[in-house]
Amino acid sequence: MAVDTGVEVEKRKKRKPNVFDVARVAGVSQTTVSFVLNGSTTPRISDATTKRVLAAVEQLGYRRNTLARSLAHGKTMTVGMVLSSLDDDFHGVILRTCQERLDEQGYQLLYVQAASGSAREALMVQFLLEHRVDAVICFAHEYSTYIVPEWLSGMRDEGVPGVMIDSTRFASMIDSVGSDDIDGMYKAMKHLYDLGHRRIALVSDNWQPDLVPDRISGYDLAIERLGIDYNVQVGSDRRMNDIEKSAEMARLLDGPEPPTAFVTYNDYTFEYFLMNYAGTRFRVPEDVSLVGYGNLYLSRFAKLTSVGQRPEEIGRVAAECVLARLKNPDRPLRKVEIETELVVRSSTAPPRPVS
Amino acid sequence: MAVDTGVEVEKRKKRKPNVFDVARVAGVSQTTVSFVLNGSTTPRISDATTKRVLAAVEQLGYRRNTLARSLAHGKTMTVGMVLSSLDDDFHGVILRTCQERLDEQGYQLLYVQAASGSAREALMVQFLLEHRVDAVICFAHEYSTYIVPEWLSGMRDEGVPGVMIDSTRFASMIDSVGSDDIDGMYKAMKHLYDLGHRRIALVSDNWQPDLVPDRISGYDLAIERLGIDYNVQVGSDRRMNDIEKSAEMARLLDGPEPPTAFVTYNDYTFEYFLMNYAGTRFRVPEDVSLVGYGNLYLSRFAKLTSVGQRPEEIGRVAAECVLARLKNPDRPLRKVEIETELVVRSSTAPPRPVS
DNA sequence: ATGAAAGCGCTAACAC
DNA sequence: GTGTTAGCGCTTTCAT
Repeated sequence: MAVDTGVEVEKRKKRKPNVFDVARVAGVSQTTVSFVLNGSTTPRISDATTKRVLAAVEQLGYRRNTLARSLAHGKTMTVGMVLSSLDDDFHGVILRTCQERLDEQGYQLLYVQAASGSAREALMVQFLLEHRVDAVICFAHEYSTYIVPEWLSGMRDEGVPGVMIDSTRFASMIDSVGSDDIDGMYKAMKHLYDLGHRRIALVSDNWQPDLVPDRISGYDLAIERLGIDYNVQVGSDRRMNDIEKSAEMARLLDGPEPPTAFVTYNDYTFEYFLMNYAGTRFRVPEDVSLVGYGNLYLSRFAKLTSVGQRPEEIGRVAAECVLARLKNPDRPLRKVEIETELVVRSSTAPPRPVS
Repeated sequence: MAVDTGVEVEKRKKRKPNVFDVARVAGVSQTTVSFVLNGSTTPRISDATTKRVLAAVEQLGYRRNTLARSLAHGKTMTVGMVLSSLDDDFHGVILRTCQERLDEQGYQLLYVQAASGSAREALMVQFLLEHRVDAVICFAHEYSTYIVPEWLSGMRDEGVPGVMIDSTRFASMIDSVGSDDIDGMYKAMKHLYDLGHRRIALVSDNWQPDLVPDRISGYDLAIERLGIDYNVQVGSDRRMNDIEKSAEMARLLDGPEPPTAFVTYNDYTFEYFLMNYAGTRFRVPEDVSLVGYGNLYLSRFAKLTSVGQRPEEIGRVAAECVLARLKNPDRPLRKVEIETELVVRSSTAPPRPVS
C-alpha cells in the first residue's frame, strides 16, 4: 500500500483518517492499532502503547470504517429487519425487546420498511442481503403468502439465518415465533362462557382464507369444547370492511336471538363499532360484551377486554432464535408459540337476563 | 476472535461467488462484469456480453456485496435515521413519505432505534457514521438538548449532512424541519374563540422548559392577539403526570370561573381525562370543548378536534433537505416550518350559556 | 469493447 | 509485543 508522499498534504484535507494514519501518529504499526481498537487480548498490548494509540485516535478524529471491517472479517454483526407497519405498539414492543436481547451479544438491529407482501418487501430483503446482514427477521402477514417463499429460499441458499415473526405459517421453512392463537381465542371464549354467555358471535374476515386462521379456528374449537350451540361469524363469508362489519353487528343485535357477546381476531375490528354504536345504540358491557384481540392501544383506551399476545416475549424469543442459529446453523428448525394472556377490562360482564 | 484454520477448506465451499467468478463463467473480465452490473454507459457493453454476464450471475446465484462496493467508491447510498418511538402514526407517516422521496434518488433509509436523549442515541449516531451512511436524519425531542450538540458537531466534522425533524431548536446548527407550532396553537385558540369561548385553559408541561415551547407560546400569543383576559395553564408550574393533569382539569371545571375549553400541546395529554372524566362527569363538547394537538390516532378515535402537523409533509421535506445538501454541501442552512392544519371534529362546540 | 491493476480501510495469520 | 503482508469484493482509471 503506497502512502502518498507528495500529494499527502492535499489529500489530507478531505480524506478521513484511517488506521494507517493513526499508526503513523502513534508511531506504531497498523496491526497494533487494530489490536488496540478491537481490544484484542491475544497479543497483549502494553498500556503505554494503548494510550498512545488512543491519543492518536482522538487527535485525528479517527472513526473506524465498518464497511472495511466487515468486509475483512466477513461479519457485519447486524441483523436486518423488514418492518411493515410502524404505527402500532405491538410492533414497537417487539422491536424493543428484540433489540435488547440482540444487543447483549453485540448485534445491531437494522430496519428497513416495506409493506408486507409488496414487491418492495422482497426488494428490501435483497437489500439487506447485499448489505451482508448476518441474519434477517421478518414479520409474516396475511399477504405474505405470495412473496415470502421466494426470498426465503434465497436466504437459505446463502446460509443467512432468518426468523419469521407473528406467524408460524412458514414454520416448515424457517424458525418462527408467533402466538398460540388457538388457545388465545379459546381463552376469550372461555372467559365469556364463564360469565354466562352462550351466544357469542365472531367478527371474522375472509380477506384471506388463511388470515390469522388460528384465531378463527380457535373460535370453532371453543364452540365445540364448550358445547355451545351457536356459531355466528360476521364477515367470514364475504369481504367486508369494518364499517360494514359494525352495521352487521348492529343488525345482529337488533335481530332475533341476538348474540350477547362478540369476539374478534383484532381489537381494531371493533373500532368503528365503538366509535359509532357503543354508548349510543348499545351499551358495553350492559347490552353486549366485547373481547378484542391483541391488547393493543385501542383496547387499553376503550377499556376493552382483550387477548394479549405478549409482544415483549415474541421479540425476545425471536432474538433468541437468531442468536441460537447464528451459533449453530444446523440446529433443528424451531417453532415457538407464545402463550397469550387474557386481559380483563370493563367490556365484559354477564349477559342480561332474557327479558 | 480466532477463525479456525482447519475448517478453511470447508468454508471455501460456502464462499459466495464474486465478480471474479462471474467473470470466469461468463468468459470476460472483472471490469466487464462490473460495467454490466452497474449499467455503465461509458464503455458500451455489447448485448451479447451483457447477456452472458447476466446468465453467469443467474447461474452462480451471485449477489453483489454492498460492503465492498461502498468501500470502493466511497458512497453507501443510505441515509441513517434514529428512531425513538415507533408506537405512533406520526412517526410512521414521516418515515413513509421520507423514504418515498429518498427512493426516487436511489437512497435507502436505514433505521436504528434509540430512546431520544438516551446515551444510546449518541451511540447509534456513531454506529451510523461508522457504517458510513451518507446522511443522518434524527428526531428532535425534549430530552435531546443535552446530547444532541455532541454528535451534531461530530457529523459536521466529518462532512456528513444531517437533518433534524420535529423541532427547529437546533436550526442554527443543522437543517431542520418542524411544524409552525406557534401558528398551530393559534389556530386552535382562534377556532375556540370564534365559537364563543373566552375562558380557554392550556394543559401544559414543565418537564422541560423548552419542551414544545412554540405550542405554549402560541397560547400566550393567541391570548394577547385575541384580547382574552384569561390565562390558565395546567401543569406549567410544576411537574405533573397525565393523571394529575386530568384531576386538575376536573378541579378547574368544578371551580369558580371554570374554563369552557381546554387546549393542549399533545392529544395524548387528554387520554386520561377522556377515559375517566369525559362522558361521565363532564360531557364533551356540551360541558367543555377540547382541542388536541397532533391529529394523532387518539384524536381520530375520540373524535377530537386537533391541530394536525402534516407528518407527510415533514417527511417529504426532510428528504428534500437531505437530498439538496447531498448535492451541495455548502448551501445555506435551511429551517422549514410546515404549516399546520386544524382538523375540526366533534369535541368543540360553543360554550354553554352562563347559568 | 475489454482487460490489468491500483486502491478503498481493515483484519489476522505469520514472522520477528 | 510489534511489524509484514495477504486478502475481503468491488470500482475505476488507463491501456489495449
